[in-house]
Amino acid sequence: METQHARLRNAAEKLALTLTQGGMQKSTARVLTALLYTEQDTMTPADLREQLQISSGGVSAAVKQLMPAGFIERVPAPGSRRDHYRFRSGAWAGLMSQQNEVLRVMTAAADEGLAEAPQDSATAERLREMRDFYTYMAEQMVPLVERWREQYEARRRHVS
Amino acid sequence: METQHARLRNAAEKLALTLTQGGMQKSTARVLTALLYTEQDTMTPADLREQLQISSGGVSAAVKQLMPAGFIERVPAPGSRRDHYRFRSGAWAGLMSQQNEVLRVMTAAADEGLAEAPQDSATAERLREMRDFYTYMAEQMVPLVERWREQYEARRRHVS
DNA sequence: CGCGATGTTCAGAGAATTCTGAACACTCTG
DNA sequence: CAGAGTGTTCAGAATTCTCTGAACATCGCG
Repeated sequence: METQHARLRNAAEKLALTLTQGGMQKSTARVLTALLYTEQDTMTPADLREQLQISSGGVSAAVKQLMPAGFIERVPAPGSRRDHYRFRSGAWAGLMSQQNEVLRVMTAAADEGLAEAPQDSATAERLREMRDFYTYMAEQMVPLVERWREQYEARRRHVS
Repeated sequence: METQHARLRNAAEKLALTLTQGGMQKSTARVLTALLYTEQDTMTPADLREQLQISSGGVSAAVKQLMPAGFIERVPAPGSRRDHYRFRSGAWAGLMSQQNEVLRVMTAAADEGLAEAPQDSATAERLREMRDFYTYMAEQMVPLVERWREQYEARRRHVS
């Protein structure tokens, strides 16, 4: 029992490391995976501080990043003065949707360059490819994630 | 003329900044955008060093990252002992394809967790959603980018 | 309304990353 | 095969990022 628990913790930390390498900061990633892997219903900042051995400020900062990103949510807990957090269903799909913002920024950057470059230059040619590609991706990604959401919701309803 | 040139440089630097914020290191991003925005056919490390005011080591490191990532290519230049680099057509699509690797890693991480978690726990439920989502995305992304490549190639052939 | 419990902020310590530049290695050329 | 020209490596400097922890703010309860 203890061993399994430890192995879960381990898997959580390993995923946190992966996320870190992908650009997320360490504390934030660890808070995220702790909430993903916990067997408690919710976790309080104190729980997180104790389990992860990070400072209160660290937990606060992590939560501040994870909430607006849609990874976690604050759960009302009557009778407790502490904040209770929970990993959010649909978080991964939400993350992917936020990538669309990136696609939009890249499209905009290409457009900006195109406004300056001579129409028939090689630079303009390259920028057109860039713009067209990101435009295409943005268009395709939205319905893709939407379709996932529908499928997932449908299955959930079916199971329960 | 000088002004337009400067504005192009500006757009290049601005995109570099965006890429930096997305996790790319500064020199690498600047080399990338310099090659994207240049009106020369190719650029040598010396060109890049001069234009960007970075050290030779910096250029070397940037190239070392950009080449395997498919962003740039070395162009044979008979009669010149310098390396000649050029922004690669299809670079953005290639970048997106590399994201598939990320999707695969995330799927694997979820599977690893699932191997440890009790089948009917809330943790297992969350990990299944994660695994299913990333599996779905990986499946969908491949044909999506493939379709872009086909469309783009077709259009190119048509134009020329 | 005051107090205890909890959350947030932020200056500065510490860690990690990135860049520089000089030494070194390689490759043509005469 | 010597030497000039060019690219690469890497130790250490410089910069940037992240975390800590103590001060402060906020909230709920008696």
